[in-house]
Amino acid sequence: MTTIGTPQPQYAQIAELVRARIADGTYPRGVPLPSEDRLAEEFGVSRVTINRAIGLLRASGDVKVRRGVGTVVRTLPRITRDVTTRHATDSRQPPPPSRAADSEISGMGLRPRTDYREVGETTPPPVVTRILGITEADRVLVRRRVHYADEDPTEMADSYYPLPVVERCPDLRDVDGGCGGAYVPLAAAGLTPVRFTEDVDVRVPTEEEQRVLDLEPTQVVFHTVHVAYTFDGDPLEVCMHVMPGHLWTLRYGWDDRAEEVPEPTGGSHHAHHPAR
Amino acid sequence: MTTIGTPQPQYAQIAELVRARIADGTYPRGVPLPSEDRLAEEFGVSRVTINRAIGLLRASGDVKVRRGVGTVVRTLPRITRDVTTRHATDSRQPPPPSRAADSEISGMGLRPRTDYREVGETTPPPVVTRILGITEADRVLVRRRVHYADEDPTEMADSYYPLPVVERCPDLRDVDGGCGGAYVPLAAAGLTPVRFTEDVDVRVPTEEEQRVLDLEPTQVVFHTVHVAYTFDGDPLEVCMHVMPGHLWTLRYGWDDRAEEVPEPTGGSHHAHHPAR
DNA sequence: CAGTGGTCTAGACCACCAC
DNA sequence: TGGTGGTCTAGACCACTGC
Repeated sequence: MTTIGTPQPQYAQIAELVRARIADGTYPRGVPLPSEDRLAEEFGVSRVTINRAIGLLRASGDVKVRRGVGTVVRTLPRITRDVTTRHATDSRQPPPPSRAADSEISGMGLRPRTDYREVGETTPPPVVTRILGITEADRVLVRRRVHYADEDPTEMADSYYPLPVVERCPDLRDVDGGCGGAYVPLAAAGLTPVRFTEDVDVRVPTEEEQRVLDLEPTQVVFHTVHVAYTFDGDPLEVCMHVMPGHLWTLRYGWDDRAEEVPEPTGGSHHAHHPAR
Repeated sequence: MTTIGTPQPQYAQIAELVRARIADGTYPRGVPLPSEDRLAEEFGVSRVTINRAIGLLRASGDVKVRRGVGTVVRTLPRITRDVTTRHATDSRQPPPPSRAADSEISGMGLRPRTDYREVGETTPPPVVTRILGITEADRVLVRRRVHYADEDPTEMADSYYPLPVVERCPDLRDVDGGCGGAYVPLAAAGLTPVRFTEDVDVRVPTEEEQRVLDLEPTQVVFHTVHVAYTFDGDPLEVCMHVMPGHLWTLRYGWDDRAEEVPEPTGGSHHAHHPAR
């Protein structure tokens, strides 16, 4: 890496070096790094410089500081959140993204878990109000939950439903009812979502998100706004997700062939998902 | 701001305060903030503390430092990159994401521009090799470009095409040919892409990306890997995008209604997502 | 040249944790 | 109690910009 003309500051070089040591196993996952004093001595710099280098690794999610204990290397690998439409998979109905991730988490030997923080009526945030086409004073049903892999929080998800929808699908008020798979009771109530949009942003976490997701102010989160519409174009659900950026890969897949070929009856296509 | 039980450090509080002043117009866009010395005096802290606070604002893209001049408030608002499938729009063919963004940039009164950095044969990175199902030694056509809004870089995009594809569509070798809209010549050559996948990550930029996209080490980028497949499931193109995270909103939209018609009954959803 | 931010240091005090 | 990281300071030197 002959960085001509771009002399990197010491803290950046040290961060890169430590990152390499993590990659090659010199600093194994789940184990604390040498203390900042020790590293300062090794590299012949002040502790402040080491602290700044570690700050970069914390921001990128490579390490996590445990107060009074040390700075340990992160263990969780990236999880894939698959939002492949059924056109691209030939399955009947794609599972909601969270559920797809659940099976991946299980596959990693971890236990996916969902905590419900709140299920009840509320006045939604402005974004939701706008999408649902309601007024500021209108109330909606909210289902707020947090997902975990073992004990590590992986995601916050808040779903909002207009009250007319809830009236036709009272199961939504049950804590056990939807569980992320709210599309099943909705479809059973004749409210099948058929069109979806999803906006993805990346931003710094709020204080609440830092607390709930165990993040630092310098780490970033994916923020998605997922909207499900009925055949008639009415919004059924607005779901906002907040996910630590270093934990996830968002996978989208779609298929524009449907209007070009006759419906495959019975026999399925050999269109398998591409290898990764 | 009654942050009970969570005393924020001074630099975080100052960052929040400055962010609020940007939002309310006290510090207008495009104008330098007061110097760090001045801010240190105003808040009664050392310059290092101010520097750290500003560091947070730089990481989130709220301000941008110009050497020797000062720290100016960012002017560019977020751009939406719309990847809505035609099922959701009923248009004949969705424009490629970059083109959709171009019109939005124009709408903001800015001039979209594309620089071609490289068009030619190369040995692709491992990710591309794997997706294309070729060997490490195989060569492909690469089209590397950088997009701008006026003079601000907004995106790096590298497209890779297998040589057999290029043989059937020689226009791809022309610098003017594809211009992000490579699907047109491909379709003309009988290579219509019909299925797509896109993986979205967020990560810190490489040194090259920092240089090209005018980013700092603490800012994050969206990294997407976009793959286009033919009807037969053969990969036509792998396109990797790198976008400053603070500049973009990625919008996905799709429509699952097409297969809904022949099966209106709410019968059991047996078929599940295919294993990966 | 003066003003800007970039970086680094030595030293200090604090909160937290394990023993 | 000793080790860990969190934060802050005063002071210093540097590179870059614009006058």
